[in-house]
Amino acid sequence: MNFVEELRWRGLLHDIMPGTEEELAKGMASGYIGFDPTADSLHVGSLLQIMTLVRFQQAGHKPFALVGGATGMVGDPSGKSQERNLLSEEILNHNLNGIQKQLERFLDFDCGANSAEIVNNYDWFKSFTFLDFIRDVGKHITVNYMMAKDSVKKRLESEVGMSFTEFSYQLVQGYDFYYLWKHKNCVLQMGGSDQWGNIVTGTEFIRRKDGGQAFALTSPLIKKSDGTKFGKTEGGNVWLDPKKTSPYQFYQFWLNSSDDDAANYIKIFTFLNEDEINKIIAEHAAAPHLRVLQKALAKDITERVHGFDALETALKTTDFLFGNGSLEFLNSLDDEGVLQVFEGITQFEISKEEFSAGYDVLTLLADKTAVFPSKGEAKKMIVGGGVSVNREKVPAPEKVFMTSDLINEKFLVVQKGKKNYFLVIVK
RNA sequence: GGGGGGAUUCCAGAGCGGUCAAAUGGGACGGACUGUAAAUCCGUUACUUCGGUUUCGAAGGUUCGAAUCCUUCUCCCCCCA
Repeated sequence: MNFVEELRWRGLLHDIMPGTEEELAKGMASGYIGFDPTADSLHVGSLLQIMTLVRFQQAGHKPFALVGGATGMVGDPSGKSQERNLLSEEILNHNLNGIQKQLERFLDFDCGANSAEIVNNYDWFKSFTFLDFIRDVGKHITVNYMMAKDSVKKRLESEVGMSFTEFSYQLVQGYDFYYLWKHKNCVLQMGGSDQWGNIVTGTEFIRRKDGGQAFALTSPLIKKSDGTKFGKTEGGNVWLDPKKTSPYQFYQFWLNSSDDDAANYIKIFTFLNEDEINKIIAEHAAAPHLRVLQKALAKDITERVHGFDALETALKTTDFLFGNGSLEFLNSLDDEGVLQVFEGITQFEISKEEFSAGYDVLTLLADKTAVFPSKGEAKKMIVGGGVSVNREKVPAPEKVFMTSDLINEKFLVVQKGKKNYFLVIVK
């Protein structure tokens, strides 16, 4: 199965420029995807693009990952209803660094002719002067053409307007494509469907400037079956960086996907083939309560992103918290063991002296720890029956916890709602 | 340069002197049901030492009393030139 067919059956093909498939069929081709340095880590949303790049490489092509040191300074207006804030150079560099490291995990940089490469568009933009740019690039693309883009049109119609900086974004990105086409023989740019306009500006620029031909291909925007945004949890974005989203939380994110979503995700985010996936889906349909599908999905992705050991720990934690993990089991563990089970769970520390007199729940959860942002909120949720400590529902906001309540004379397991666990360590 | 409209609690959006911590919808969170799913139903949605305290772009003022009236300021939008 070739690259495009592969994307097609996985539901990852949104738009493709005519001739792309034929071009790729000719043999090894080079293609790229750009990554925005808006944060110092990529998130599950970018995972799709990473996977696309990996699939591209597996199909025998040469992938380029472009980190946007230059484009990040401008800000892509696509899909944004508001003008974006500019990032400082310092933050930008920090972000680029983090993203680059993550990309390195996934692609193969040492496999001969189609080894992956990471490029930073700052390298070719840093010495490009404004006058040169508007003469060499701006001259080839009309404003009429640029204004016809959806991302621009929407903003021109809206109240907030659009700065010249963001307006020029598509030219900057368009030039990236030209540069890679010219110097790296890169004939294809891929990306999310929101990038179509930017990508096409690139192919257009290549055509007008050098009479060259380049291709484009985009993947659909991932949405959940209920239409809401993919990749968010209560705590915000789901990141690939284990410091921002622990492997346990990461595993839980996938495990919690609905049946419909999971069936989609497994095609999008794993390398399992059609037969394997159909088998899992069938198995799941036969006994949905076992959640075979979600488990397979979560396991596969967590392992690829965080490694086998991290997955094991996440599974262990999950087992304890959502399986038949009893307090006796915790009691039987030594401190090391407890900490291991709770790795990846948000933890708080209180000193023993402080705790010795005991705390009422409200002080404990809203003041001494940040389980709740305020006592009022803690109280409300306790009254609503949404808080448990050591597996037991907190009966009333006046409840006091003392040293005798500690597990191993050290720990309290706090549960907010069904799925949010916290570990309080007294030492 | 001239004229007009607007800024309300996470968002949208009512309120237009007291009954307003502020309608309604959305979102979010919690509960029930379940499969750590979906759908559905219910509850909560400023802080609090539960006495109160601080909120309606900012600062002043009128009033027993203001999100609601007046003054100044900041920001946004629209129309004309």
